[in-house]
Amino acid sequence: MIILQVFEQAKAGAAAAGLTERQGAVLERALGLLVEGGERALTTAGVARAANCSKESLYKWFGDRDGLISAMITYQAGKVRTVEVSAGALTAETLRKHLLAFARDLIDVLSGDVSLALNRLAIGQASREGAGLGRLLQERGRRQISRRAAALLEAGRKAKLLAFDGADEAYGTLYGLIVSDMHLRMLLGENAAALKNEFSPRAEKAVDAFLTLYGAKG
Amino acid sequence: MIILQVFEQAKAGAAAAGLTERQGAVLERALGLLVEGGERALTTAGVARAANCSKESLYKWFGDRDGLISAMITYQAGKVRTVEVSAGALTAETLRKHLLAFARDLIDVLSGDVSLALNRLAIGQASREGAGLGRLLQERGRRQISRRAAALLEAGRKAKLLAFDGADEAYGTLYGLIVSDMHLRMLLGENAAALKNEFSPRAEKAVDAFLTLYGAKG
DNA sequence: TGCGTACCGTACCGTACGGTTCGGCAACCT
DNA sequence: AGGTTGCCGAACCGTACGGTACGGTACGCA
Repeated sequence: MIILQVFEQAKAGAAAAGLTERQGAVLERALGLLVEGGERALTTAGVARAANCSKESLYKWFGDRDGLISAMITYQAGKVRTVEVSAGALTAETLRKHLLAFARDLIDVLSGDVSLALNRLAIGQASREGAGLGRLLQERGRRQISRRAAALLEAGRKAKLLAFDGADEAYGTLYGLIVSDMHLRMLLGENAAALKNEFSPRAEKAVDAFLTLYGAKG
Repeated sequence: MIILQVFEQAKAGAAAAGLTERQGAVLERALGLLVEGGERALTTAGVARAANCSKESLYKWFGDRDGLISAMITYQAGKVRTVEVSAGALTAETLRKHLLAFARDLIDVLSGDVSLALNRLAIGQASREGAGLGRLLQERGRRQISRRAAALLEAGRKAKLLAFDGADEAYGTLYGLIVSDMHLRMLLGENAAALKNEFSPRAEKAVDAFLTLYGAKG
């Protein structure tokens, strides 16, 4: 079973990024500003005011605004842990359950408002400044979840319940079946909760479709 | 057969949006700036300089910066026409060819640099200002292509080559199988050409998978 | 008691942007 | 010729932001 746990306390993310608790709290407020008002609301003065700290401290801790943003990403990523509970012997039924849990977790992660805000921020910066933040977000955020999925798929293949050549390609198919254009529409501003309610029931069908495509026959 | 034609001349997009040729040329330069440098490069002074026009004219024509951006979106949308060539009687083979052509066209559209730049822009604005630009982009851009796909799917069902309940859901599946996370990764700054080369060969497999899922048996 | 450290709050500076105004020029009408 | 229109280029204005500097304060330590 794959579980995504989100620790809401500042401690977890801060500790994961090697920051003090105070700095984590500041990043938490910064994330709040970003979620609430987008990139325009993420000003150094605004963060300082919201977090009751001085701009001087912000620059001492994070270097500059980009450093602050990078710290926000790694801090947020540190709050999300993917914990794999060894599943013992996979059966067709447990595999399906695990895939379904993964699908729901994936939808939850993608539709989270902090995740959406950070993705919007990174996408906005992608054009003007290489792909620095994009890579960071990809590496610290989704790579983990995709690795867990890859492990699950591999276990399914080992148990002769799945048949595929490339694990990456199979994962891409699973992802596409689950997410479709949901993520993009959320990023473009469509009501995230409504879209989540629209796509969550489809998770089951997506998993069934995936098993139809990649399930070992017999 | 569904064909996406992109008219590169300013005339087509301008005429479609009810603008003069000169104004279309200005929007073309503005799009160029946006593609090259992202939102930060899209300043009123910059557009005026690049297009050899005055800021006064910009504000007379487009109202304000947001009006300019909206005009850019509708102008760009006006350049892309989806033309449906009636396919006569569908066979399993022609349906597959049409689906494949649609898949390739979809990948082409999504990986276009102007499309990527406009999507980044709309996503960046989504957080701070409702979903105005996002809706506009969705409405003028992708709705058309999705309607064409829906028509194709409907034709396939009429010909008893496809079996599905909801056309929207079937289209969502097709879209997910083709695109997976390609679009998001491009938006985040990954090399678009490389990703396109990675996903184009998979279009065939995506169509086959779709036919496996929704093809009428027998 | 004195000193260093870390921090807050505020003021400040340079720059850049959105938007407005104005002088000037060319074309077009009458 | 004189007036109107449309446009350019440049100057201008108010604002907001990133980044820096400074005075003041609480706390730890000798």
